[in-house]
Amino acid sequence: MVAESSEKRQKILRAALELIAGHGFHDAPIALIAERAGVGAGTIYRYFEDKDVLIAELFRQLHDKVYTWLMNGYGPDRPLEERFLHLGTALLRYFVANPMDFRFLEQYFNSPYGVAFRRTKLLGTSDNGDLYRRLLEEGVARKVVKDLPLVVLYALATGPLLVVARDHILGFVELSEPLIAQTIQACWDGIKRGVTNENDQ
Amino acid sequence: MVAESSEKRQKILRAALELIAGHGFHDAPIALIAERAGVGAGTIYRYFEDKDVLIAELFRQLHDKVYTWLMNGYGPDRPLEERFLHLGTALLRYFVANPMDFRFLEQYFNSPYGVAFRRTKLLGTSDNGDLYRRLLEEGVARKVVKDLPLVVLYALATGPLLVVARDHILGFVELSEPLIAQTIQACWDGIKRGVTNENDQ
Amino acid sequence: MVAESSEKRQKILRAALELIAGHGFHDAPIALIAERAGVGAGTIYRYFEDKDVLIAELFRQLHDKVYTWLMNGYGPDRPLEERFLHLGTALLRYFVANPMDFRFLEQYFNSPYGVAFRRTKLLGTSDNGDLYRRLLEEGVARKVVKDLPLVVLYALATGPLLVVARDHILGFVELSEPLIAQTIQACWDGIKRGVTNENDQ
Amino acid sequence: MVAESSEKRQKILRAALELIAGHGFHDAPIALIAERAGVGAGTIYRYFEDKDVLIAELFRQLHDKVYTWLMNGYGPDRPLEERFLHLGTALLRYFVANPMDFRFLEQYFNSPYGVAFRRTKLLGTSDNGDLYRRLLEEGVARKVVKDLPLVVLYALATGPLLVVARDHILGFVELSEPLIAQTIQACWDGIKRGVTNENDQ
DNA sequence: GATGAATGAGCGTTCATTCAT
DNA sequence: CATGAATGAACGCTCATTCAT
Repeated sequence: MVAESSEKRQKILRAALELIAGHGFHDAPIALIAERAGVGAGTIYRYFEDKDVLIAELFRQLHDKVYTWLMNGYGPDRPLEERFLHLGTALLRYFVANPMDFRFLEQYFNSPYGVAFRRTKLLGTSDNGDLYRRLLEEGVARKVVKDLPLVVLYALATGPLLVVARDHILGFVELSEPLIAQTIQACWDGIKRGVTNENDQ
Repeated sequence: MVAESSEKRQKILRAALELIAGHGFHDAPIALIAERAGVGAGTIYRYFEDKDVLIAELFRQLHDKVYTWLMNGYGPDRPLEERFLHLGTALLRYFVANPMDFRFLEQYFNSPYGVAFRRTKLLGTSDNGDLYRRLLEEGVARKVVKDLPLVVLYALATGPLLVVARDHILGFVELSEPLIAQTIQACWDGIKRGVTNENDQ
Repeated sequence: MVAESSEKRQKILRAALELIAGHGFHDAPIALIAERAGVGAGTIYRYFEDKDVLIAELFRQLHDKVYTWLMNGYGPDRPLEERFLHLGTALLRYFVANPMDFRFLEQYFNSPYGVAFRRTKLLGTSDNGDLYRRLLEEGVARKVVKDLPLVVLYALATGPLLVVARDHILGFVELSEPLIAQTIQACWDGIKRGVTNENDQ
Repeated sequence: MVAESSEKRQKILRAALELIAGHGFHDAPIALIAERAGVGAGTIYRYFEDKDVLIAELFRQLHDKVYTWLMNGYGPDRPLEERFLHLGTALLRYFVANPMDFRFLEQYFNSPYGVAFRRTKLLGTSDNGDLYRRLLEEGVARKVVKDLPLVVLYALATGPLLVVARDHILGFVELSEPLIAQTIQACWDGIKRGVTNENDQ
């Protein structure tokens, strides 16, 4: 096995990212990835068993990158709402700053690979470092967040974010910093338990 | 005669829907669609100019079906919130009842075709029967809904819905009738203008 | 068997001629011929066993038409040269007046069918009404025409004519009546026995 | 490296030539060319962008080969008639010696590609190394050749040659060396200005 | 007789993967 | 280690021919 950090390996992943983000999975033939990476087509198979593995690895890298980004400035001891706003804002900012990463992740989740990952995250028992999951579970336990299944809370917390990120990248809206903040705040409004009416939810 | 409602035409559309919903656009080769529809491969081209047209037509049919479904019981004169809840609930129920339709539409919107459609819907000026759009614009005008760009309101209104529908279909959550209602209510909570705090929004 | 003169049959042959002359053998699918002829595709098979037979029959018709045209005003008792000039001029005029016929015949001769026909004409023993052949054989016997194999004389008599007809139809030259006469005269100059030098040829 | 002279490339061109010469453009599917060349079907596309390019390249090669052959022993300073006889004789010999080349060129000129080439050659103003054209124009200028349009002279010079070459290849005549000479001489007789009779031509 | 919907073999072309160098 | 030429299965699509009506 070749070292994780091989320069060639990174070039290949970068080329794949650019092509897939730019034109979709199916306009990213191996030969083109190789050309853009400046390596031979066969070389790719020295670093990745097949195309599926290459894509899975690309996803893993981006996932790690996003996680690291989210952790940056994350205060685990801050109030729940603040933590929620931090995560959402950071995530949206990340997508605005890294549109290719978003486009790739979108494609990935919209494919059979994505389903498997999602299953692990939502149903898995292992604590796999999912910040959102812990946050939401804590919120429910503390009765700050509506008492809904985790899956639904997830959807409320991230669904609007994904749609708005896509529309920004497609040029349908310009996500300014205040707009980002307002969007995430609205997500929180959807998730948080109503305060005036105890029966609310 | 090749009528709109030709039985073979419908079989072909059905087969395409099943395959695309089940495994994505690219695991639905014409030969397989034909086999599943019980017709020869060449026959498909008597009903559809090419594969793109077949897919576009499938989308059009489903879009019409959804629209009709949403209009069923929709009271244009009812209060805004009620109308919002009606639309969301109906849509989510539809997806729960017609998982293949949902899966297809998801694939479609995640393709170049979908982008074009979205552009028309979000940026177009023509009143093209978009219920959500009119509802949201009215809500903003009446100061019942937060004063955010249409695109963002769209995301808040439909984003969670799409994610939760997918997760239901994938078996990650069981969307009971009450859960559907709670989910849509939460979307409304995200969209509606805060009442107690004037600075809110 | 359907009557030779069936109106539908003629319409089919006409449609085939127009399409083949216009765009070549392979841009003349049966369905298009049927459409242009105003009949059903299946109907064509009531009149012609298959596409090959249709084409062969079209050739036969045109061949007859040309023969009739050449005989028009042909004086079997006129001097050889005069007869030669008559045939060549008539043929060239015919092609100028009926470019589609020429285009079709060109295609036909340039296909496997054409070879069989040519073989019969050049090697066959049956006197099949070939005016040129009799003329040339007579010319050789009378020592007015060079003593060359029939095939070669044929080539000298008709080769330039075919090339010039094609170039006229393609618009590379405008074949006026005097130019036609000059061209055929030049063909005769190539075929006729030299007069001043007995050893000539 | 895909050199001009790659062995596989030549094998593919050779296979295409054999098939097209033998049975025409449309009985030479890529799969058959590949099989005869002893390569995979996909391999052809490494050397040629598509089938059209393969055919165009085949034409270019043969055209060059013919040109080189014609130039062999051509004396630009020899008398016009001698040059004419040299060209015709050489061309006919070439076709007799390379029947497949002839058959291919025949097919090519009888296709849309061929028409474009012909147009350039006949109507183009650039001196594109066309030996025949320069010869004929010179002949007209010197009043050695009949004062006819270039296109017609072309037809008289090459028409018989093409017909006779085809008939030789089809076995309708045996083109011996003397017969070749006589044929070309006859072409010259058709083209040259009559000397005894001033009104001639 | 006449139809045209249905067929499926066959086409040109792409691309993930292999392997000799 | 790295390469890129070679592969062939699979794709979307065409069209001569058949046959139920």
